[in-house]
Amino acid sequence: MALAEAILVCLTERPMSGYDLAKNFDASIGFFWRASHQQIYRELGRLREKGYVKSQEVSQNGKPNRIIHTLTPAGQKALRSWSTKPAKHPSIKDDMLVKFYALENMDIDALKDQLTIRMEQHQTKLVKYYRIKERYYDDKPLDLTQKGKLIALEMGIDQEVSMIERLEAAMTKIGNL
Amino acid sequence: MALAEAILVCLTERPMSGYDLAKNFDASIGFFWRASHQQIYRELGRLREKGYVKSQEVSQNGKPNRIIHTLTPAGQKALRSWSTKPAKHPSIKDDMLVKFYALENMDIDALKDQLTIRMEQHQTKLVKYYRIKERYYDDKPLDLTQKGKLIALEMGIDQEVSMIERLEAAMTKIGNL
DNA sequence: TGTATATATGCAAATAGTTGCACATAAAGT
DNA sequence: ACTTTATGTGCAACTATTTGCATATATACA
Repeated sequence: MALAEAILVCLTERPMSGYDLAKNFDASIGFFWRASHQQIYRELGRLREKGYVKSQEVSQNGKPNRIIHTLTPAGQKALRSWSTKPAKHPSIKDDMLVKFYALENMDIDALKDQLTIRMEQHQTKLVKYYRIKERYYDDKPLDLTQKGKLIALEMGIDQEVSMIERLEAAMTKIGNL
Repeated sequence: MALAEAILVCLTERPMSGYDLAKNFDASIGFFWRASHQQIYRELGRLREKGYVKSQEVSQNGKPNRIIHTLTPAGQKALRSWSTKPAKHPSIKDDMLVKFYALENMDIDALKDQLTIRMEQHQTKLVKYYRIKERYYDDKPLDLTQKGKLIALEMGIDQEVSMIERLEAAMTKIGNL
């Protein structure tokens, strides 16, 4: 499972609370690995047990206390070791494709609506990606860390672009039936 | 969950045994929704409980008995109803992208090897898709059922093509670091 | 005064998916 | 003789994910 590793990766940047991590998963790394805050807190518990992170409570006045999690050398080592293990290809599970596959049993108009919604969602995501790219990576000298994030981001961009193209093509096809 | 629906979809073609379904999930519909035979048998039990399929044992000489599952009118109705419900977008969970995101903590050579393996896997899949397309859909008059399957197949093809392009681009980028 | 949002943590239950095992027969290859 | 492949069904345990709930404080808005 890469949730553990995704968390460790975030913590290589800086020590963070569960809340910070959850926000990261909503914004940056979450584009490649989605996780809810509940999942993150539970996983943090496991990582602490394994000794991959160490956690310390920090008092705050007004707001609830934060628990800051720091990557340990053992955690860093685990991350390196993970990097050499084969990445398993993501399992394709797409309602939409199943619906096309079963077209004769589907409500075509409803399917068209769903296609439209999907396209909009991917469009929104794409815009977000472009904004991040412009803001953080364009016309700037980049170190290895940033180059890696840029490669991931560009893969994300291309993924969304090609997804939108595919959905448009499908829409045309079912429009011409 | 679309596993139930994917099974129902298969059964619209013809009544089948769990074994037949498992083969279908290895070949055709499994390209869009992967499932193991254990998952399928369990789900068939649930579908039977709900009254969406009815099952009857058929004796065979020599081979073990088969249990043939037939779609009921209730099952058909459930399928239609599912088709109007919004398709939820597939959750992206990709080890590889996380690894790029965390490039400075990764073993780059190992990552290159993984990229190569990935490309080969997608290439293999693509070849399979093309073969199916040539064999069943090219230069033939198609009914609605077949047109739907063709659209799904072509989306699969485009998905693989663009995935391979992305992986090649990423390979070039980390080669030039 | 009430409501929504942001900060902050986490349990419990339900659902979904993977992995390992178990039983049973027959044909085809080595 | 032995192994592999194919046919056929299914349980049990484990891992992962989603959804709903629970608690607590502060600020901003209507």
